[in-house]
Amino acid sequence: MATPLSTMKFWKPGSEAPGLSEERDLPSETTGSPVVFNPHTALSIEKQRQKLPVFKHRNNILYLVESYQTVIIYLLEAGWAAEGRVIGVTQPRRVAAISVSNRVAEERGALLGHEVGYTIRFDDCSDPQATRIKFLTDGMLVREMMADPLLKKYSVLMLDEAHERTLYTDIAIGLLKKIQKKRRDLRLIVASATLDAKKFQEFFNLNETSDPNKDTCGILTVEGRTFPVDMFYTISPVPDYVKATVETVMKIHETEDDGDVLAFLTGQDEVEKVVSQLQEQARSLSRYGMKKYLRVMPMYAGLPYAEQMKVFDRAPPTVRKVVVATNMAETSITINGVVFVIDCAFVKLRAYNPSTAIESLVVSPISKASASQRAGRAGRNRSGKCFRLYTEEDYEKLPASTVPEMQRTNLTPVILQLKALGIDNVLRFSFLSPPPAQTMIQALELLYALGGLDQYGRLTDPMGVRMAEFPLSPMFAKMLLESGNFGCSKEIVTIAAMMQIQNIFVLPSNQKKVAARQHRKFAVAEGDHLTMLNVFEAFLKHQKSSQWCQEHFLNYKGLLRALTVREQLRRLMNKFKVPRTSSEGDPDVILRCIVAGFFANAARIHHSGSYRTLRDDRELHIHPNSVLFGEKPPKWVVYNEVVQTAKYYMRDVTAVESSWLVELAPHFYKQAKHGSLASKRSRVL
DNA sequence: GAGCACTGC
Repeated sequence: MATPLSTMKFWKPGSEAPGLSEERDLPSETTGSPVVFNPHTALSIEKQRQKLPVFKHRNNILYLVESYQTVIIYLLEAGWAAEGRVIGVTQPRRVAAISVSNRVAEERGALLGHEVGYTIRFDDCSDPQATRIKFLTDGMLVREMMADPLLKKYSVLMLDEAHERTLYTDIAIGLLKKIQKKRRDLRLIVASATLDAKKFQEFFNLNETSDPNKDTCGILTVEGRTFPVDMFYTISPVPDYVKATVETVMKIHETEDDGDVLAFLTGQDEVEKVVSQLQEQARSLSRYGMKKYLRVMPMYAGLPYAEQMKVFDRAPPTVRKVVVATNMAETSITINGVVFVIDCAFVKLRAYNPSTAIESLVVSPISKASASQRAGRAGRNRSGKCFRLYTEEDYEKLPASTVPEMQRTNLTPVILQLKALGIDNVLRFSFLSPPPAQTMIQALELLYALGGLDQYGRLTDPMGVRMAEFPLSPMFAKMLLESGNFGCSKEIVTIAAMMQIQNIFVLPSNQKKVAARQHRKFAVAEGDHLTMLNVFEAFLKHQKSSQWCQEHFLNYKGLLRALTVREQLRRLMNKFKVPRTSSEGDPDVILRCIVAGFFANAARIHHSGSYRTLRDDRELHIHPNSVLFGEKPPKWVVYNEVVQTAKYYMRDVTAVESSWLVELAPHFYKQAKHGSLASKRSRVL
């Protein structure tokens, strides 16, 4: 049977008007409106040209940037790393810190870990005596400030990828401004790939006169070395970008020369849908003797590691690779050979509601900066093309940049860390983009309820000080610090470590039922926390065998990571002299300890079958990934977090007794006369 | 009955 054909029109850039260019017929199974692209002048990745300020060593830097892609080498040779001083370079992601340090070590002919090194959590490849250029994650830099508040060992700090405005880049920026006032010798280089340069300059410039010669901050614009990318827009808005993505891939495959395709979508569901539709079309194409084959692959963070790695395999010349990805492919990974990009204009972003303390994942339009980043993925090896599944008018309406993470996240851990760094008045902290005041107040209230802050909002000693040292959210830290008293620190440290790992249970798309059956073997009626403890203990019992993990559909790499996290947490527990105790098989001791940390996240069953928060009577549901999903619902539960997707879902849920809540958090809950619980609003002065 | 974008300490 022949594939039904629908006519798709598109125009090459530079053609005079829509309609003048040639039409081609393309196989397509969809019958809806075709995707049509508008001609558009070929434009390189949008970049901004700015006047170069007087910069003495400009030519020198430009030369070095051209040859080595880094200014740091220049600084080293100018003496910034002399007399034991260190040049630090931060990256938002661990892999970037490692790969960039490798590259720089190679170019300097140095052995990694000596003159050039890196430091990330669980992996310190640097030498305090020898390392002069140190790459680290921005989160690690903030941690280092806890031991060395003025970062005295650094002469120069470069914050790379600052335009991404990740949470820790922003925290580092705010803290560095404060440090710079006390350390006039500290030099800062902020590397940004977008139009934010001006904002950074205004933030860091200490010049209060109108004389630009007194500026303490200058901008240097350096052109990137990417290839031009032609832009195509649709003529009219696309009603269904999933369908349009499929059509556009097929059109590219039919009409364009060699080159792989990268398509951006918002989530796992959409990715899998497009992959299966494309595979179906590819099969019918091969029956019709197309010269080239399509190899379609999904890419998202939740995919098992082995399947993720497949997108990096080089395809033979007779095969065109199509990678259908989430936003992961925008910054975190780079796939070589991509010449065509398809951009749906949407992304799933975290949002935080300070009045309900609930995080949600919302499909939102991308920013122009993000659109540019996506398009750039087509021009890494040679000139490419970017097909935007939206009109040029809609592009113009997109916001210039994405809302910084600082403004759309729960700030409880951040506020605690700032307090620990001596920032007394966090509300007046110099944020590059201040978060909502209510988010900060909400964080202060929770920290007070946990005992990390006193009634005046001051860090408590030892509780608050210790909580801040844990690389975990404060509720976890509280639970860990109390576990010795409850008599279950051995079990709690494992539970806390396991809860930091995503996707412990692997569900391969072709064996979901078998996998789920294996997973049920670990499930216990109390809930997810004890189930995770079971999984980890079974893993140890089977000598950490990867074979055993595979048979039980468990994430082996994740479990190894839990082992490392557990080790780090144990060291901190020892440091704070938390007694090493075991519950010896008594589950209640462990559950009570969980309540000591997570009492604020409590819910009771409602006659409708769903749950209601104790805090504000909000409707909640058990997440489908919880072992309690589909079971007889316990009357009272505590949970690690709530995420809002289609509904408000509690993730990592455990059954508790209501009496424990009153007993362990009397400051937070009071027993009402009729036997139900109500929350007291705790306030920080 | 139904689902998780992506990082980091």
